[in-house]
Amino acid sequence: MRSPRTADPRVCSIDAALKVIGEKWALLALREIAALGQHRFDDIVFNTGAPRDILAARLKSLEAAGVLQRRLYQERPARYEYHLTEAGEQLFAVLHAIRDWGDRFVRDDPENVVAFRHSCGAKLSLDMRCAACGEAVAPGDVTSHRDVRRSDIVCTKG
Amino acid sequence: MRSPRTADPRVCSIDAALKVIGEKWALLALREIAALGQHRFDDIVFNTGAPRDILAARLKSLEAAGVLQRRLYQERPARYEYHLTEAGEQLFAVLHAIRDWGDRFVRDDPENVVAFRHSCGAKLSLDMRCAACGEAVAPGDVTSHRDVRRSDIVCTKG
DNA sequence: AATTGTGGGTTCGTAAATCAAACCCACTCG
DNA sequence: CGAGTGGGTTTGATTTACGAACCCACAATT
Repeated sequence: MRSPRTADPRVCSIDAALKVIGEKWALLALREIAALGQHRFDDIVFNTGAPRDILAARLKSLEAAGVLQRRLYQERPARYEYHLTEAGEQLFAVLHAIRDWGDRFVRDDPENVVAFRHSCGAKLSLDMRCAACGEAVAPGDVTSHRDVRRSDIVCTKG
Repeated sequence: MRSPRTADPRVCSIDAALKVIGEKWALLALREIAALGQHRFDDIVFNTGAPRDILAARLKSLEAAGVLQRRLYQERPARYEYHLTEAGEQLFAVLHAIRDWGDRFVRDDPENVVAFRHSCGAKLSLDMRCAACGEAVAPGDVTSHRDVRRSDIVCTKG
C-alpha cells in the first residue's frame, strides 16, 4: 500500500489566487478588460475565442470573486459592461508579468500583434523590486519560510 | 444569423504564455519546484494534491516547453528530479505577482502557511517598475498599442 | 526466498469541464 | 413586418480531470 502518504496540499496565496483567476479563459478575459479596453460580452468572445457559455460562467465567477463588476450602460433592454474593481485593477501586475515572460520565452511568432507601452514611451518591460528595500529581486533572493507543517520537515516518525 | 462575427482571437504573449503555464496544476507544480524546494514527483503530488496522472502529463509538457528539465539523481533504478531551466527560473516574477495579489485580495484564511522572504529580511512584496524609466507602474500607465487588426478598428464594412 | 517498501509513474472507469453550434429573448431599426 | 443587435442559455458530443488501483525496477528486511 501507498496510503500513508496520500496528499496534504499546501495552503498558500498562489493557490488561493489561482482558484479565482486560474481557470481557463479567465486571464484572457481579464486581459481584454484590463488592458485592451474591451468591456462587452461579444467583444470579449470575439477577441479571446472563448466559448460563449464558458465565458459567461467565468465573468459571473469573477464578478462573484470581486474582481469584476457589471455596469449598466443601457436600460431597456438592460445591458451591462464588465469593469474592473480595485482587486481587478491590481491584476495588471500578474498580467504583465505573464506577458513579459511570454514575450521573452515563448514568443514563437516573429511579430507580436499586441504590444504595450509605458507612459514614459518605452515598450513595457517589468523590473520587480522588493517593496521593502527597493532592490531588484532575483530568483535566488527569495526564501520560503514556512510555518511548521508535518510534511515539510523530516519527521522522526511518520 | 450571427455568423459574420465568429471569433478572431488576438495573438499576444499572454496567450502564448498561458498555453505553457496556464493549464491546471502547472503553476502549483512550478511553485513547488521554484519556490519550495520540492523536486521529486511524489513530493509535488503530496504538496499540491494534483492527481498523479495529470501531474505526470504537466511535468512532461513543461519539460517539452523548456521550462523544466529532468536531472538524474540515481541510476538503477533511474530516478529523476525536476529542475528549472532559465525560462523556468524567470517565472518567479509571475509566481510572486500571483502570490502578492492573492495575499492582498483573496487571503481568506487568517494565517498563511507559506510565506516568502526577500534576502533583505522583509516579507516579500513586489513593486513593479518600468525597466526603461524606473518609475513604478500603475494600471493606468500602460497603453496597448496594437498593430492593425480588423476587429479593433471600427471598419466601414463588416 | 519471500515479503515489504520506495520512487515514479500508467491504467482504469467515472465525473466534470469544455466545446461549437443552435437557440432564445428583449428590444430597435428600416 | 422582418432583420439586426447584444447578451446570454441550451444541447449534445468531446476532452480533461479525477481517485483508486495497478505495475515495474529495485533495495532492504525477515
